[in-house]
Amino acid sequence: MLFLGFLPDKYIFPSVIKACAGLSTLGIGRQVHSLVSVTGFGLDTFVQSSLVHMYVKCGEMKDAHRVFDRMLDRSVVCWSALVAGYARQGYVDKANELFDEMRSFGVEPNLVSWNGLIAGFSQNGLLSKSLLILQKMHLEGFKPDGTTISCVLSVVGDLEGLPIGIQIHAYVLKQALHSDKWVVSALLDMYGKCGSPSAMMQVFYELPQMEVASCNALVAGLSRNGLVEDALKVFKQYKDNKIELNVVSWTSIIACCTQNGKDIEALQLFREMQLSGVKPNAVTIPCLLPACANIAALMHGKAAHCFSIRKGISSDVYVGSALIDMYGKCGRIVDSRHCFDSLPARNLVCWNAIMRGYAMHGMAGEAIDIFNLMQKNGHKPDFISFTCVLSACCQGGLTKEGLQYFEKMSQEYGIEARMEHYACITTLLSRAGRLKEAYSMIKEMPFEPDACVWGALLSSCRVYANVSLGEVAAEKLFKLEPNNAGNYVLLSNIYAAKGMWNEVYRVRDAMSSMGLTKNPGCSWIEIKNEVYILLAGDRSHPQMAQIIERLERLNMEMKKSGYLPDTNFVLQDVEQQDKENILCGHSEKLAVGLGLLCTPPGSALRVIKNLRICGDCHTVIKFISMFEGREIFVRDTNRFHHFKDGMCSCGDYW
DNA sequence: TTAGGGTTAG
Repeated sequence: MLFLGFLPDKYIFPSVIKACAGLSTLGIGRQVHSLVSVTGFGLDTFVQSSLVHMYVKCGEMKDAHRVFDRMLDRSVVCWSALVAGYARQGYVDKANELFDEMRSFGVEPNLVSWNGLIAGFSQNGLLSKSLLILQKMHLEGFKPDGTTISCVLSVVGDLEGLPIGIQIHAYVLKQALHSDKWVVSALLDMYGKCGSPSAMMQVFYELPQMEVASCNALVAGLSRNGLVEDALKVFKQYKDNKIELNVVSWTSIIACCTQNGKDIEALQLFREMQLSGVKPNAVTIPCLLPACANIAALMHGKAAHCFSIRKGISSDVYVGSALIDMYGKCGRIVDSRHCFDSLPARNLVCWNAIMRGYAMHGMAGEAIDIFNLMQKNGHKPDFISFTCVLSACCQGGLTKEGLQYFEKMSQEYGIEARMEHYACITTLLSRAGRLKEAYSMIKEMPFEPDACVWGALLSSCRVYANVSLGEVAAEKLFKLEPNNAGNYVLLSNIYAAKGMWNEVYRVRDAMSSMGLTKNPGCSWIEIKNEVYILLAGDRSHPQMAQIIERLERLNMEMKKSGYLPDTNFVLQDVEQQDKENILCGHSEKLAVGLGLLCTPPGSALRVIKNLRICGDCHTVIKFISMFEGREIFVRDTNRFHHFKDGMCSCGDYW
C-alpha cells in the first residue's frame, strides 16, 4: 500500500498497530509509530489508544505512558490498558494510583477496567492484591463476571491456597456464576493445582454443559494428581459425547499417559488424534516423544521427527531436546547428536539431554567434551548437568575424574550436592571396589541417604561379594523399601556367591513369608513398527517354540566355543539343567531371539529391559553378536550395552 | 469500518 503511494488513514492505522502488538513485531510497531507521527495521525484518539495498547502488550510501559501523557482525550479503554499494564509488571501502587486518578479525571471505570487490574495482578502472581480489588469492586457495587473470577482463580492453585479457592467457589455460587464456562474451567484448574481431585470431580458431575475447555482442565488436573485412569475415563466421556476436542485436549491426554508410565497408550492416542483430524503441533510432539523414548519405539520416534520436519517445528527447542533425548534412549546416539548439532538455538535442557545420552552409552569422553563446550557457549551447568557428567564418569569407569567433578560442583559452581549426586558417587566408588570409602561417604552425607544410594552400595557388594557391608546396606533398604524384592534377591546373591547357603535360605524364607516375589524381568523389542513385550519365563508368545529352538541351537554353538552358562544368576534351588533352562527364559534373551527370527540377517536389534541386564545374558548376547554378525543394543535400567563382534561397549563394567 | 479484560498442553 505504501509502495503504491497510498497512506493509511485513521481507520487503518489502529488495525496495523494492533497487528504489531507482539514481542517479535514490536520493531515494526515502532516504525509504524514514526510513520504515524510524521503523517500527523498522532493526535487521533483511536490511533493513540492502539499505540498505548501495543506498548502495554509488549511490556514497554515507559513508551506506553509517554503516548498516554500526550493524549487530550483519554477514554476509559485507554486508562484501563495502562492500569492493567502496570499491574501485570508488579507496580502495585502505580496501578492503584492510576486507577483512582482515572476517576478524578471524571472517567468512571467499567467492568473491563476492574478485570484488567485484577488480571494484571494475577498474571504477576499477586493473589492478595487481586483479592483486595475483588473485594473493593464488590463493595462498590460492581458485579463480577466470569472473567473476574477466572482471573482471580488462575493464581490460587499455584500458591496452594485451597481454603481461599473454596471461599471463592462459595462466592461464585452466591453470585450465580457457576454456569459460566470460563468459571467452570478455572474452578477445575484451581482444584487440580491445589491437589483436590475429588472437588474437581464434584464440579464435573454438576457441569451445566460439557465443553472442550472443561475437558482440558479435567485431564490436566487429574493427570497432575496422578489419576491417569480417571483422566482416560473423562476423556472418553467427552469423546463419546461427540464434544469437539482440540489439539490441547489430545496433547493433554497424551502428556498424561507419558508422564504416568502409559507409553503404549500414548502412542495409540497419538494415532487416534491424527485419525480424528486434529493436527499435532509443537507442544504435542515433545509430549509424545518421551513415550517413544521410554519404550525405545524408534520407528514411532522417527515418524514424529519426520512430522516435525514437514511441519517446520524441528528447530523448536522443546521439540529438539525431546528428539535428542528420544534418539539417545533408542540407542541412536549419532542421530541424537545430529539433532543437537542442527538446532539453531539450544537451551540448558538440550545440552543436558545430549550429555545424558552420552552417559547412557558409556561415552564418558564425549559427555565431558559437551560439559566443557556448553560452558564455552555461555551455559552455566545446573545440578542436572552434574548428574549427567557424574553418571558418565560412573559408566565409563572414570573414578578420579568423577570425584573431581563432584568436588568442583560445590566449590567452584556453588551447587549443593543432591541425593542423585551422592548416588552417583556411591556407584562410582563402589564399582571401583572402593566400598569402604563409599560407605564412609554415605555416613557423612548431610541428609538421610535414600534407597538409590544404599541400592548402589548393595549392588556393588554383590559384584565384590562383600558380605558385611552388603548386610548393612540391605538392612537399610529393608526399612526404606520393605516391599522391594530385588534387595532380598541381591543379598541372597551375595550369600550364595560365598556359599553361605543357610543365610541364602533364611533370606528367601523371609521373602516368601512376606509374600514378595521378584519383579518379573520384562523386555521390549520393536519390529516393523510393532512393539513386542516379553516376560521372563513367559511362554505365551506364538513364536516361542521357534525362539527357544533358536536360542538352544546358539547355546550348543556357544558351548562348542567354550562358553559356560553362569548359573550364579539363577536363584531358584534347582538342578543344573533346569537352571540353564531358566537362564534361557530371561526376557532379554527371548527378545533377542525374537529379533533374530523376525528381522533380516545382519540388521541391528534394539532391546530394552526393565531391570539390569543379567551377567549370563550379557555373555550370551556378546556371543550372538559375533556368531550372527549383528549389532545388538540392549538398554537396561542403567545404560546401553552395544554388542558388536563379540564385545560390549560397557567393557564388561556395568 | 477504528482502541479494552480471562484458561487449558511441554
